[in-house]
Amino acid sequence: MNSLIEENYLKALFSYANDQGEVSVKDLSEKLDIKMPTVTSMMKKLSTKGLVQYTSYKPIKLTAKGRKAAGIIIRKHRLTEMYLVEKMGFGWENVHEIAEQMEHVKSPDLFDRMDELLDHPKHDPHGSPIPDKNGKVDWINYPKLSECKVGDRVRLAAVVNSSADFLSFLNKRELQLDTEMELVSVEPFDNSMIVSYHDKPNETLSLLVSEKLLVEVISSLDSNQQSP
Amino acid sequence: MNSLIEENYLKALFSYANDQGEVSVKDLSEKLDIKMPTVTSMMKKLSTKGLVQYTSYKPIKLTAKGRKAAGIIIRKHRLTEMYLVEKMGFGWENVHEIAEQMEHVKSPDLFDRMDELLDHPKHDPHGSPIPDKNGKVDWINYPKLSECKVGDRVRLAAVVNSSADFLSFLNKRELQLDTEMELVSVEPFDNSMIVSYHDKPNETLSLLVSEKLLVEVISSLDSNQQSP
DNA sequence: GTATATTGTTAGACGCATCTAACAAAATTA
DNA sequence: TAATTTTGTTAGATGCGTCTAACAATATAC
Repeated sequence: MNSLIEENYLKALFSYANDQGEVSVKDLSEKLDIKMPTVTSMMKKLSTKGLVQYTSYKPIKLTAKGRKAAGIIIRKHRLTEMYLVEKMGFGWENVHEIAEQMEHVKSPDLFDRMDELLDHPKHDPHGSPIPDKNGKVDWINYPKLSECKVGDRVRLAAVVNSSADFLSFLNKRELQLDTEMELVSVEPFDNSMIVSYHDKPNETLSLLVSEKLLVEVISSLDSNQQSP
Repeated sequence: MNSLIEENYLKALFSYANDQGEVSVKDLSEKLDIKMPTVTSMMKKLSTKGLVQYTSYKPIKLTAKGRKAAGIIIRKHRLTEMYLVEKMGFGWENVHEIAEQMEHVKSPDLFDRMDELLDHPKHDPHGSPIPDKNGKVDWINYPKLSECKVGDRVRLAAVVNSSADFLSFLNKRELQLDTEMELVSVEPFDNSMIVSYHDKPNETLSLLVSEKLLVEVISSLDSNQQSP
């Protein structure tokens, strides 16, 4: 099997891939906080193992095998997060660190059991989709709240950032997954948004926040989306 | 904190200590399947860290600090085993391997939560005591079934071996923790025992098995235990 | 109490994942 | 397109945990 270290590279390659499925050495290096030469040499190793497609000076891509391996790790991470929230009473802001460790546990049975006890959840507590047992994930491309228009009625579908700080911020504002909001107005100066939800008629969300909230648009004021 | 590797040394030192709390380099080496020179050098390292008391050519002993660290690891292991059995429906024969990995997870909260959800269990699914949050364990010194006398009525309190093979063997014979048995007879030739329990009037247990079963004696035929 | 066997240590090497320093290729800017 | 910046690679070193080979101390046997 792959070592913990290799698994972290695979996960990063999976998570930070662009639309072509590619990641640069520099990006990987920064995300993992590992210097570039180290990344280069690890890419050679993973390439030998058939997990990545690597050619000098070209961006890195996971092979089908590597994508599957990475998907399974992410499946374990997200199932764990869901289990911790749903079955053990943890808050969504406190599960990432634990899942980060549990994702490396080698026991298909453990995670299958979580999946079963959770009734085969489709997404984790942060709205991210849970890959299937083959590591395959079908991604719904939700827009960011920041891209929505005044008058849009939306449902909070996922958050882009799972840091405890950010999630605690949302907790304080009583913003949960599935909360329905209406975009009241946008401040042109700083692109902050005023939204209404629950019993809150006008909460202000900075651009930094609205960019991290992925939403499903339920209804829109103007039905024509694009017209020049 | 201590690395996974250090943790495994600490656990072994804790588990294989004799009545003086000592372990030889040779024993550690064999239990961990690591060559003696490697053990020696690791002992120097752990000694520097104040976790073991080590002098050349002398047996090794955990310090109070080391004992606490080891106890906490074992606490995590045993809580996990109990959680897997009680809350996730695993059989007692399938939890050791998983707990072996989970015991290294750094998250006091996770194990505190298990402890709470399990209502502060005193022992794991194999009857081994669960150390408290300070790593302290109070050990009840149960006798082996093999040391009991004909006519003794006993309760299965713990098993000494947690291998899947052994536990599956007990499953097949419907022997669980807390099963009450009566020692019917002992075969002088091979010291195998015939015991009765549940609806089984005479099950044969080899010496190899009866040595691995720790029991609480409920009643004995002759009340005088020792008389020359 | 010496000889032998067992146990433990020292010395030196190795693989892995990491680093820094120096260099090379590719991309960007002028 | 030439100069410069950015990105990536090569070479060589380091720390960790491991090993084997050789030697040393302790325990056991005779």
